Amino acid sequence: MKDGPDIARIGALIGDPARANILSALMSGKALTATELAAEAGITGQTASSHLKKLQEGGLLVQAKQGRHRYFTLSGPDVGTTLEALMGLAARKGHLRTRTGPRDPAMRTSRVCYDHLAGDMAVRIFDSLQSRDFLKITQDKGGLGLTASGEDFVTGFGVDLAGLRLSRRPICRACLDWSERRNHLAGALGAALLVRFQEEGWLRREKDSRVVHISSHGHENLNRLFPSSLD
Amino acid sequence: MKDGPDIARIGALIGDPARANILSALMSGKALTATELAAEAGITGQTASSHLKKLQEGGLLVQAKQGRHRYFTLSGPDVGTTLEALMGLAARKGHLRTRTGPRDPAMRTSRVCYDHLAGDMAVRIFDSLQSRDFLKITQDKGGLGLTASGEDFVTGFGVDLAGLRLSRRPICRACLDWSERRNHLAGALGAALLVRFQEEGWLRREKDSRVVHISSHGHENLNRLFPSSLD
DNA sequence: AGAATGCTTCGATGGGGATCGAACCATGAA
DNA sequence: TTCATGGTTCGATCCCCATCGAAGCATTCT
Repeated sequence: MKDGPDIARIGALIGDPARANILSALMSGKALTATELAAEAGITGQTASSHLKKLQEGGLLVQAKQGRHRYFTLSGPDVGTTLEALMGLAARKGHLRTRTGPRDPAMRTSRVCYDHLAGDMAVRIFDSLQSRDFLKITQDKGGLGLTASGEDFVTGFGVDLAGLRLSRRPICRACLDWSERRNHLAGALGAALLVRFQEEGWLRREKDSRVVHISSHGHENLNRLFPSSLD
Repeated sequence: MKDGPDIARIGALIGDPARANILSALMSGKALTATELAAEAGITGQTASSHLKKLQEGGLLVQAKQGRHRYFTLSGPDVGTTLEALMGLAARKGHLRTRTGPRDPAMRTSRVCYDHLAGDMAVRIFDSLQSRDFLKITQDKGGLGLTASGEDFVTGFGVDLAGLRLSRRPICRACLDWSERRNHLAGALGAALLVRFQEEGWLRREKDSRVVHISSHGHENLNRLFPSSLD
């Protein structure tokens, strides 16, 4: 019965409301200090410190000390992906509606998933990429890769593909969207695209939240760049 | 800060060792009775009953009463997939080695992931399918689909594809393998293939465990049916 | 009918852990 | 140096919840 990795350990880590709030806040992808996270979770500094220590020991968080601040981040994209999957389970059984905040609809249309885009628009982008044969299943880890025409496309949009290959991180990853229940693009490319969108000024991130607002100007350009066969 | 679904609720559900053991046991895909699960988790029937109730209310389990028995199952394939992802996180930081049982290597080579195959061989099968262009990214939910040649292939192997389409379940799904850290095939087709392999007598499931033993005869046939470019 | 098995509910117990106040280190500013 | 700010460690408190015994339903067998 004791087969496989100890799932209860991380379950317990995520299971505490304060820690869950911390993790949710870090799903924004931003590095936050201990006091910021304490405020986010609604607890004092002391307890936050204890939680952060446990999350680190559990391998979910990493710490970067900078001056007298300590910045915390999710330890990797796979943590973000798994948390998103858990949100999928939580959203299933109506456990969402217990506290469906005013920002909830905004979250569904567009949000940040650790370091890439998620929500309605992100799913449409993913669909568009694969319907034009820019994305294909490959031998790569993660099973997803760019085709030759796809490489041309993203480089044409200003993504430094060669630079991305330098890191050990897979270029393309599928991430299951909890609101849409379909895949969107993660991985190094997903992260790079989000950066490019911001550089173009197509989207604006809401302060201290995962919510992303797409300008009307941005909508036009995204729809043009990633046409959907559903329209 | 309270954005998104309540991740802590399910985290707490998975976080208790007894419940985690119950969930792990159900990852075998078999429907188990309350007393079987109690034994599996090392607790009495009363406490098991309380845990099972909570897991049901949390939407992770479903119950089917049959006579004076109550059979429990994971409420869906997505639960299995998410648990597998959590195992991925747990396995990362060496938290496995705390109790790396004797069956652990066997688990890594081949095991059942709720209703389909996982482990080394399952990953090789996935690779083989896509390298021969039987699997492709599609518009489908989950983003994975069979090509025309792929449909011919699996029907030729005796899979009732038309029957599978009757259910609302997606045919193809990618599931991230915790031991290999690469995708293997889930979804209705993944489940159907496991059934076919068993019908052929190529594998034997270990009693009361997720472990699957592949006979030498089975190895030959699987390697022939799913040649890998890596060999 | 009575007896046995599978499972649940109730009540009481106990322990683990989340929380905060206070004191303690580290870094940067005056 | 002295003070202020960001974080951690320590100790004490307290509450939630896992656990089990005992009693109660349901179902099936004889």
